[in-house]
Amino acid sequence: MGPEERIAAAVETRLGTFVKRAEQALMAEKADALRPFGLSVPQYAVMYALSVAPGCSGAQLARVCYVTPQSMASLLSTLESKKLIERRPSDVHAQVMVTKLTRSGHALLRKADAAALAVEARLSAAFTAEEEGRLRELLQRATDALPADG
Amino acid sequence: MGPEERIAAAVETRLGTFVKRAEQALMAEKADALRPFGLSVPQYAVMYALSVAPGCSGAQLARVCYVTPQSMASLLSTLESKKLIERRPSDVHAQVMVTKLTRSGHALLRKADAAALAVEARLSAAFTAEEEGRLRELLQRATDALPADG
DNA sequence: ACCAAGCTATCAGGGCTCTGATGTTAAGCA
DNA sequence: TGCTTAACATCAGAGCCCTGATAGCTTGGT
Repeated sequence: MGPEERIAAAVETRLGTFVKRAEQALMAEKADALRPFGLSVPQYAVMYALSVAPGCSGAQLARVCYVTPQSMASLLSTLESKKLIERRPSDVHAQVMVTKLTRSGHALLRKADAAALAVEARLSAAFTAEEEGRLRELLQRATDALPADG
Repeated sequence: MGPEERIAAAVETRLGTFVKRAEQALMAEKADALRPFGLSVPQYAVMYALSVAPGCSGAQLARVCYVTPQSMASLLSTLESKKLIERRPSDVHAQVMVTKLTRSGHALLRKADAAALAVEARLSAAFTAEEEGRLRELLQRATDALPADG
């Protein structure tokens, strides 16, 4: 057994390895699907969130996208420079920045979303409805079980 | 329903969301567990691979760690500057760099590994043996199903 | 012997994410 | 009213990862 096989065998004793590999494969596919539109996966995720709930603050977007406010600020800055989103101070809280998709942002998202959904469909196609439900439940349990503060 | 709940509901229709969240929770926990040792998760992964198969080339390590050779070069450079690994030209191929853990690298890995295994144990504890096997099988199927070149 | 393919390493550039720290504004309470 | 707490935004610094491109070495087929 060569060194690469030996490492693979050792690493596959860990359940976490399977989670990571599935996520990596998913990210790689989504990145490939979105590249033609000039969007990264995180950029697409933000735009999708904004399409569901326009006018969010950066902090709100950070929470729903599970990233830090700093990461979100970096994403929003990039998207703003591409003219895909617009930011302006909230009427209520002068220091809160309210964010919305631009017209071209909406148009791009519509096309990018189709590509992203195609990847999701490819993933779901690997499972029966019963299996997919089971997988969701198991992954949710993993997510809930992990945090140390629990 | 507030904007954050609305986005959460929309996003949870996607199976991929559950994969990503589980992976994010896992990475966060491992990062916290390894922080006291001054190691990032990718750094730990490389050192672990080297402990299983000393003398690997950068390209081999890149393959088993599922990153590009460029990413691996960056990791190895950091680890070398910390004196945790040693690199020297291969006897066989002058241009191939052979990598091994240093004495202090071995010592640090032994402690870090215990912390990483504790996280894995916490994850596994959320499942019965039968459930864990099922989860592995479903994740493997997802990983296999995704690549577009298939 | 030669040339093409493949593997190795590395440089350059850009994007994402995090920790840590700072300053501002809004809301709650004594 | 004034203080405290919390939430928001942002700067600074660092690590990881990717795509694209360059260059040396080795192997194998012609």
